[in-house]
Amino acid sequence: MADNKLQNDCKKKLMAIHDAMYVLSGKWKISIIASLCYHDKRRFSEILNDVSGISNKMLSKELKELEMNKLVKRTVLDTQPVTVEYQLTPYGKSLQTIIDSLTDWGTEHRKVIIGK
Amino acid sequence: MADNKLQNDCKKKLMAIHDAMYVLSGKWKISIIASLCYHDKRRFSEILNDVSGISNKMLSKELKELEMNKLVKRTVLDTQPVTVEYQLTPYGKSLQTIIDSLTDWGTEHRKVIIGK
DNA sequence: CTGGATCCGGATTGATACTG
DNA sequence: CAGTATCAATCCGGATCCAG
Repeated sequence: MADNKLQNDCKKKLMAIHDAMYVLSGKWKISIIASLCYHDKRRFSEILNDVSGISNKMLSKELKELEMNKLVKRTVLDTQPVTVEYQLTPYGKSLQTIIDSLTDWGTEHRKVIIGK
Repeated sequence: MADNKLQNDCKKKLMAIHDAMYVLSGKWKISIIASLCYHDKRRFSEILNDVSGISNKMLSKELKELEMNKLVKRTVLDTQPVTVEYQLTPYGKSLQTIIDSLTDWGTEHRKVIIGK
């Protein structure tokens, strides 16, 4: 019985991971969200600089997907030339914990790599 | 000055994210790690079941990469027929925090989706 | 039978050029 | 500046094949 309950917990957790990975799927999504996590408002070209290695095509595509999933809000400013601002929605901000733990791990991980 | 410091912090954090994403890159890696996080020892075919949607080809490939990055340990058991066990290394276990926060978020996220 | 490699077609991505 | 368009490279899924 207890075994069964434990197994069910595992399954539920793995399903939760699956759900989370669904919206976060895509090579760059987490990095994009991190950029917006640490900058509040960010323009297209700024994110392009933040996320090292990404191409404008992929940035455009993944931002669009994040917008569809209501994690990111896109605002066109009426300037000349046009500027566009991206920011996390409140819902998107709920990912902050994940980003923080990734940042912490990455910082440690870097030490390990460099230590070699 | 203070502005400069803040900017540097952001850059460092984004670099940390970049480093973390490097080892976690690949469509399935996080789900695989989650499976091993919640099961301690797990066989190839069991992980195949845990990670819904993955093909044996990709599982094989990504496990190999995780092994190369020292996150996962592979053990061949001398049984008939051969069975292979995978488990997280202590280093791999340091990802637990990340997996947990993803699980928590995924659980909430699921509620939001179903609520619609 | 289990763990995994191989081959192929279709989908995703990268590099670069181009547009409003 | 903020994206599209295009073509090449690469990655991925499915089926199949193979060794122990």
